Amino acid sequence: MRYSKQRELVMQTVERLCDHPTAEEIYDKAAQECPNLSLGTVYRNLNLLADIGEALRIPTPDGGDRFDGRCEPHYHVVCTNCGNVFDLEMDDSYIQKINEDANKCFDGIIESHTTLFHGLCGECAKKLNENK
Amino acid sequence: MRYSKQRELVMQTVERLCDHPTAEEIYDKAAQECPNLSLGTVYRNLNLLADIGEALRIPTPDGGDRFDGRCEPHYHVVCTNCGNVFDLEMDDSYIQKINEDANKCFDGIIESHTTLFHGLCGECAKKLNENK
DNA sequence: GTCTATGCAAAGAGTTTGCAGATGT
DNA sequence: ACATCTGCAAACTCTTTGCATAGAC
Repeated sequence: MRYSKQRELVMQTVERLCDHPTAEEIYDKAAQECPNLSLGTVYRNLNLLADIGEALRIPTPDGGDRFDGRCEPHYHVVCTNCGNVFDLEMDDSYIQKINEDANKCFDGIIESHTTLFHGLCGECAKKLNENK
Repeated sequence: MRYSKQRELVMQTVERLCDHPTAEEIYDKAAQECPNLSLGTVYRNLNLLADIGEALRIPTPDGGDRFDGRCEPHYHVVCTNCGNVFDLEMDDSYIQKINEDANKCFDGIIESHTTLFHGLCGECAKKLNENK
């Protein structure tokens, strides 16, 4: 793999935006620094980074995938009210244990899992509570 | 909500196909019984059934969503080799406990979660082992 | 009779891809 | 020099939508 200014920029942008941006949001942000950047290049590099484990892809139920510069396994919560995605800090051993438990119930080999929690983020929970 | 032959058919088809079909696969199967059925109607009804909890939507990393007629919470495994999706039988209390644990780590309210395990199904694991 | 659901086809979102030219090594 | 990466635009996949008509109540 050869160095490219664009890939470097995409990587930095994913790491800098901590709110699990979509490909489009990454493109918008990165294009500010490299105006002739193209969306295709962003997609190509996001796929590349996800493949080599330098970024995490988060498939969401409504529309586009989101990306995360934190690449060690961790969980996410999607707020059913505002649609934003948040990190959920849970112990690494907890995550590992679920893989082990799952393996016991499955005829095959389980290597990993991705979990998306659904609920209300702190802010929306507060807001909805006030409006009652 | 008004009765329709098409919705009835879509519902039966999702229940009958136990291999987590895509909307297209449901359409193909159902169209055998109702030849002028349209794909748009299948999508409309799948969304409806998922909304009222009569079917489960499974977002997958590669392309289209899949659907499941079993609507109580349960987990799935996607085989990284053949791409098929399998049910994973784990205790209901286990699934509930994860929601509770997650709630302790999150500033907000977690109501549910969807988990997709990644690995090799029994058949692919066997096949790949033989080829070594 | 009224209101909802359908079929059809067109449009939409998100993503990938082919190609000619630019860039890294 | 050569291979890889880019920008651009077209194509592609999956899904939704507008509209006239058919069907449920």
